[in-house]
Amino acid sequence: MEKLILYNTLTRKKELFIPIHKDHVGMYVCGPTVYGNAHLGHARPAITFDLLFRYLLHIGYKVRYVRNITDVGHLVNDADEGEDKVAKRAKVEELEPMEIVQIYTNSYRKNMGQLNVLPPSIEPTASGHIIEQIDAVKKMIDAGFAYETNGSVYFDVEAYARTYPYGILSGRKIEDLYTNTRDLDGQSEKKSGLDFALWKNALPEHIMRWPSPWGDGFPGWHTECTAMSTKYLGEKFDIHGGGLDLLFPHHEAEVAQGMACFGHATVNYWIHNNMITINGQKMGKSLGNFIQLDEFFTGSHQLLEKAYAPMTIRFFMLQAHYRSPLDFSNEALQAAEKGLERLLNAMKLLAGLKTSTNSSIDVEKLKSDCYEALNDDLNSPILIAHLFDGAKMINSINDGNATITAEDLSKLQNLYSGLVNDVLGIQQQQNSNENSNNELFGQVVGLLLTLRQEAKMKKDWATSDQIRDRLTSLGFEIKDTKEGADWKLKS
RNA sequence: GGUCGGUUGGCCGAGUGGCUAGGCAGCGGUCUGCAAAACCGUGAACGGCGGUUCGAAUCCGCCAUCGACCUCCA
Repeated sequence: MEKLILYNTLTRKKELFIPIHKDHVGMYVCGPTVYGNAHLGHARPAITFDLLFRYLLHIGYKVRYVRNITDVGHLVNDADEGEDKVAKRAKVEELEPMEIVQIYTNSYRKNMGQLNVLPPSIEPTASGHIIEQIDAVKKMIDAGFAYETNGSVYFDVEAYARTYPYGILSGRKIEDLYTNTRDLDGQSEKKSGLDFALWKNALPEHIMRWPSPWGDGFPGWHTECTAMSTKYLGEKFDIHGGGLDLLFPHHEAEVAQGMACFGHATVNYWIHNNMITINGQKMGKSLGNFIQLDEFFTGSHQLLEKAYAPMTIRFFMLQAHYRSPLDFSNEALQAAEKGLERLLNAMKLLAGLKTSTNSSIDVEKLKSDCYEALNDDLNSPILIAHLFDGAKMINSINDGNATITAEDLSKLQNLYSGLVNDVLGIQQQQNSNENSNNELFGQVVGLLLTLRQEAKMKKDWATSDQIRDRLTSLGFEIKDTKEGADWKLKS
């Protein structure tokens, strides 16, 4: 098995990955709160942990990948006093909260499918695990790290900090937190501003409510991840992932909850992806640059010059390291689009390369370089750079400037399908002229190109150029190859 | 204000002490009736100042600047 090194946020170091159970990996990643359409921000953790999931599978692990759907408990405002996001959206759209959940869960899954993100092994919902959450809250109360007030239960950070260090994941000191945590109105129920809600008492008008030992209410946001991760992966599991923005307070709360419930750490490796900016600016609802994934795919956002295929978005993200911030711009996306096309072109050529009795290229070296990059904290940009080096080799062989044996060719083909398709999750984009829906359409274009070919035979350049130029102005790209003319629609 | 992390060629983006990723754009070439596309080749960078070192984009200090989290956000 490959020696995979991962950066662990908990230790701030790159560490050799050793699973708790040989050949098996348990991985939990914070999924979306389903109260709106998926946007670019959702794509980064999804693709990052999809890459990790795919690579673990590729190198032979059995992986149980759990990614939750938050459908209750994530509040709109600070101080645990705001409305539930889902409930608020339901009011706006005049729908039952569970209809909101269903609509946006479906839309999230659709978008993830388009990005070729593999579905996780288990996709549990918070509302489906109320019993487990109540159970976890009870454990925390029994351990003396939580208290009940007016039907709500809060985590007692101060009590916890007397037994365990609080802030170890995010690197915060509890004294600093006290000085920097704002005192807000409506926090009278809490002993301290640092305390966070485990269970919230539901007011009479609340639709989303469940019975509990403390009266009708709903769970706090942080509790679901502790309850569901340990239910499906055990009290101690290998990997917990999520966006860097969740580091504090969400993941810090999970660390504390796990400790409070079980008396030991629940997670071995904490992995965080970095954030995305758009034209150098943070994505924010108020800035109007919260671009939804559907808008990328159709080009229907004023910041976008054109539509971008899901594979372009995926490739673009993989061209940056997951722990680096990544800036989106039309220019950068179009560069990625062309680069991807170059890589995929080489892969097409790879299928039909002619073989020789000796190889002038070193496939083993290329292979070990590729795996070295992946093993070094999933360095996908380095991997892609090596794949481009390989593309150059493939083109040289195709041009007759380099040679490859049948054995090496087969190795190279396996390497590319394994790394590009299986690990990076990059698929060949569907060509407009291969689309069966456009069969008749394709025949008509083919007919025009045949007429042009006939004109060319007669050296009737005026006619042949007219056909080509008219087609070009209609958005076609005409390629004259040795085998005749080929065409595609310009993206 | 506190904590943490960036600042790399025209653009995006790797790289952690000497061996100067990669992509896009640019430039030159091959192919072509001419183009387009494709392919091949190629110049170009390490925020500023100071220090450590035989040698620094890479280590240290200071400054500037941008961002993240601390408050809903993936």
